[in-house]
Amino acid sequence: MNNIEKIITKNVCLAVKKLYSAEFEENNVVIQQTKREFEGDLTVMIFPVVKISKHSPEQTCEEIGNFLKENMDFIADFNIVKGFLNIVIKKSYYLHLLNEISESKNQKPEQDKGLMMIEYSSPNTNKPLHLGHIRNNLLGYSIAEIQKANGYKVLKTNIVNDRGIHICKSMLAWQLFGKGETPENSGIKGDHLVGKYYVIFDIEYKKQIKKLIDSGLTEEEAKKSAPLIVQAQEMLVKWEQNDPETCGLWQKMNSWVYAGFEQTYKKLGVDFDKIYYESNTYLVGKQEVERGLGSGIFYKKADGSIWADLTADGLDEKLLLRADGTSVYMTQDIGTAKIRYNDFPIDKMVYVVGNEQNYHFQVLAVLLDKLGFAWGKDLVHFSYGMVELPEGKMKSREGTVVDADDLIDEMIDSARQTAFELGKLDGLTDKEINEIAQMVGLGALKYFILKVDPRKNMTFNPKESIDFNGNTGPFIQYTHTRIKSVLRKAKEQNIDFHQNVNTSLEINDKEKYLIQLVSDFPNVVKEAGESFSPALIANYCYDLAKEFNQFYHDYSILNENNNDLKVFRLVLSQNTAKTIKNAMKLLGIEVPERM
RNA sequence: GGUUCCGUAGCUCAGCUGGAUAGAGCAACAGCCUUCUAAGCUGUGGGUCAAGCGUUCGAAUCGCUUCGGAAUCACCA
Repeated sequence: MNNIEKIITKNVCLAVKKLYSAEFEENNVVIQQTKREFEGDLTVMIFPVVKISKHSPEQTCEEIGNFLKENMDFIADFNIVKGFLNIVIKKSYYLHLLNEISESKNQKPEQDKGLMMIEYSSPNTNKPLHLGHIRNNLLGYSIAEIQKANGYKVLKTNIVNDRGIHICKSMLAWQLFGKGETPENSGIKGDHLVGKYYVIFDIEYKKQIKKLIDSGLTEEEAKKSAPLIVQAQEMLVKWEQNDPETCGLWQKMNSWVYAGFEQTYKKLGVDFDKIYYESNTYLVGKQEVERGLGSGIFYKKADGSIWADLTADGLDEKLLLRADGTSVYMTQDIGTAKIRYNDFPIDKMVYVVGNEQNYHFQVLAVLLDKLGFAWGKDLVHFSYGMVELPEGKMKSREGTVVDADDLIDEMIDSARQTAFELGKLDGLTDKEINEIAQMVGLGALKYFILKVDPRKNMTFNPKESIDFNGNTGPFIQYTHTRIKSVLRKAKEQNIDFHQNVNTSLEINDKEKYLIQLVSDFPNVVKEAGESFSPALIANYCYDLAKEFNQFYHDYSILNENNNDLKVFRLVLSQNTAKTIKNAMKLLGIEVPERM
């Protein structure tokens, strides 16, 4: 369609030049799809031209329309409504276009727009994936596929937040309360098991805080001095010092988590080309911060912590290294970015990360820029909205999080159940049933998530999401299946549907004739001197059908003496019936109920 | 308070490089299984596009203001 718009645009400019001896820039030409109520395929806004032509909108339309019709062979006709020039494209053009698309469908785009790295998912290793990650994963994967189709080479990447205080909390809780529980001996999926201890940490931590407050401390003091948090912080320092025992535990628990994530990603159908771990990148980040300190971009506070002053950029001061020397989120991201650009000749870096981190990425871009990386300001933060529940936000600590694994399973089960109730699974093997349930269940989930504007916060209603009616994934799958089924049956009966497509396109031209005939209808009624009745319409339509008998082979089904208009619909196909119906409406003819 | 984002039917959302009477689905109501699979189709009702001002031939769309809501401004990641 883009092609045809370009050609029309060029010709409109040409027309202005020829007709009014004036230059008209191509980007002043506005073309859009014709509204459904009007005849035509594309509409040219004529108002910008009117300024030049100095003629009335109607006259200008007429002039431009005639020019286009004479100079472009795929324009069948045009009409004018107010200042809108509606162009009717010949059906043969669409056939040509469809054939072209069909042939080029599997061809890779020729142009090479460069290498795009897309980071998405980015889980923490202290808890399982939840609904928010599902949105992230589906968006990230979709962007990757879209950009591939657009001519980019795409590298999907995942940065695993495998270090930091959060994972120490899980480790500590497991050490203190775990009693040697493992995925193997408990049967719990690895990421869920580690998540369980993260929750236990929080519960025990809160107990300690309460005790300390009762003993006279303020809340702030209690939060800082509770033994558990102190121990966790000590553990983080030990980890950064490569303490063997701490690192061993860390490796063991992380391997549980990775195995669990792998399962979830596989179920969701997403994957990665390159996985980065913050445990491998934070040191580079630290080096960069030290370098920045050395060159005077950053500064050190009295307690030894390192900061960047971004107030000149309209941002705040930002901590980059703690007083104890351990790194923060920002430190890691600086390191990760540098390593990535060293590893690959990246032309575009895209971060798919939730909008709660808009500020973080603003700061990251400025910091990288200050550190002398030319690409710093080119980083793209693909920011998306939160997923909320009807009851409000998801809060892991309050147990209102929708777990990714649970949700996926629930969707698949629900698809299976619905299909079973509708009798769609009769005669299928268990394997086939499972495959279908998986396709439909995940189709529902993916479409439900992706159909919403990424920027917007969205409400996820678990009950409504498992709905197979209306604007849903299963509906699209169903339509696709039906089309396939039609094509399959056509093949079985040796029907050449290419030939039929040609024929049906011809019919469209006939439909116009049909409209003409229908528009004569009131006169016919007058001449006949009869009152307006369904029977009369039936007879009239019978005559119409005769006109079309070369295209409508099953026209003999028409029953002359049957007043029931249903037979008419049988003959003319739904679309044609619709055309007639619309025409009658436009003409103010009462449409019989059963038509 | 600063910054950013969002506000469209009862609900969930399209439409936003300015264009004709603002569209779907859900929910409600009325129909449609002798037609290629009814996970469907057809129809009815339902709107101050948060509000106001401006820009112009024309504003849901662009600008400003106000009112709502969200995120963020952490030695969490």
